[in-house]
Amino acid sequence: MPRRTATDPRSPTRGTASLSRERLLSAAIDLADHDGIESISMRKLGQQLGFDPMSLYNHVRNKEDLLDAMADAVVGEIEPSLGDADWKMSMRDTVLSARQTLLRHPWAPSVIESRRAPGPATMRYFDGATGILRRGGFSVALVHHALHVLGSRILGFTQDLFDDATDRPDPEAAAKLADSLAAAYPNLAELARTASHEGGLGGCDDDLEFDFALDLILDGLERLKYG
Amino acid sequence: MPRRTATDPRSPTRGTASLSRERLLSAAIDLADHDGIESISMRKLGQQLGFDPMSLYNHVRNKEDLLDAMADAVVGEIEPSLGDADWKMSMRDTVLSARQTLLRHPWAPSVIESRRAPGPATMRYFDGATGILRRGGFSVALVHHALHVLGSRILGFTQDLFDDATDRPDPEAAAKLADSLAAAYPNLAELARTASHEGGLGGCDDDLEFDFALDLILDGLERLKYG
DNA sequence: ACCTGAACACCGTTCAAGT
DNA sequence: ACCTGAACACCGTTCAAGT
Repeated sequence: MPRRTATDPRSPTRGTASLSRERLLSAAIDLADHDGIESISMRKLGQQLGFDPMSLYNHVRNKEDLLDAMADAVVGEIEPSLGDADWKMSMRDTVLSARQTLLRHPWAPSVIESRRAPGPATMRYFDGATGILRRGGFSVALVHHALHVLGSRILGFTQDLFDDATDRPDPEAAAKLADSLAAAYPNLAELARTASHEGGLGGCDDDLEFDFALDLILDGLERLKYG
Repeated sequence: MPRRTATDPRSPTRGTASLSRERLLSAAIDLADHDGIESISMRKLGQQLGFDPMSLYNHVRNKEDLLDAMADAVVGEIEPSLGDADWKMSMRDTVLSARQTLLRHPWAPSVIESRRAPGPATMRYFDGATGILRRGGFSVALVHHALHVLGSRILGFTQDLFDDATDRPDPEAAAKLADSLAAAYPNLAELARTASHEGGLGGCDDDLEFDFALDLILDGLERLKYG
């Protein structure tokens, strides 16, 4: 690849002469948002930015370091809930706000889950969530349990086990397949049949399911608080 | 790599002349169990088995196909609970049995979560879980909700967000670090202080936390059943 | 201080050739 | 039918060399 200067029209994304960690980070997040996480490579990122891939190593220790920073940046985008409501409302608002943020970055859940240690924004987020519960009257021990029960849901996501969006270009073939599966998996067949009446299995409303689960858990925690 | 025959002493794992999907699968699971999932490559697997890496493609469509098979094989190892108890006990036993199985394959959670579609054993497992709830008196709609609330926990795992096992070779340095973190994250500091009295943060008992969360969810579902 | 390019040690996979 | 090896198109990263 030939040398390119800051004013070279072939490198539209090279805005200033020198790279920075911030610019690298936001370019990486943009690329992941648009093309998916599997398209994040040091080489492609370098190309995107108009720098030699090896230049990136001046601003980031290695790819893991970059992924750490990406994950933490996304958590840092979450808008904290205004803290004057009761703990349950605050927690609910916080988690749903996290969910809104994460939906803008579909790659983030798997990257967040694969991190070995939380970054500062993530620490701050958990500190905030812990504070909400403590101020709401939870014992330290119960807060600890609560964080484990909520798991990744506290950051607004659940890693869906598999796309139950059974893509059906051909409804007739799908029905045939469904019949044959029904014999092997009668209980799942019943589930699918009912769900599809309500607008398609997989058309199962993720937002609604998330809310349902969150409320069940928060209600359970509230009950334990008075247990 | 030189040609090796079935009797070549340099290829100890080559037991019979020809490869099979089963042998490939169990070799892959063994390798992942011992060396971790990141050490699973078509090339290493071929070497391990004493075959040219390209031979694997006669038994497996590609690496994703292999990972699909690995995930489904692990779910197939789960021993189903004997079904005569009440739904809550059956569900609890099933999930805890799943957990025991998954603990033998630490790589499995992330592989299972990254699958796009469930294999037959996984379908069977979910069909069984669905059956337990239906026979326990849950409506189809509530079963659907229940599966979403349980999420990956139904398969016996939760993807821990990060190792809260703060490795501390030097307790003095750790204490110093803790002090400085306490200023920035007071609520987490309180949590850590308390947990470490009970035998170390991260020394937080995962089994106990899993049980706690599972019971909270099952209790919540039971309550909704009568709601 | 930051950027560059060659080089190294890996990947997954296709394809033509062997047996 | 199954196995092989060369080849292709990728990776992340080190290191010496440039400016």
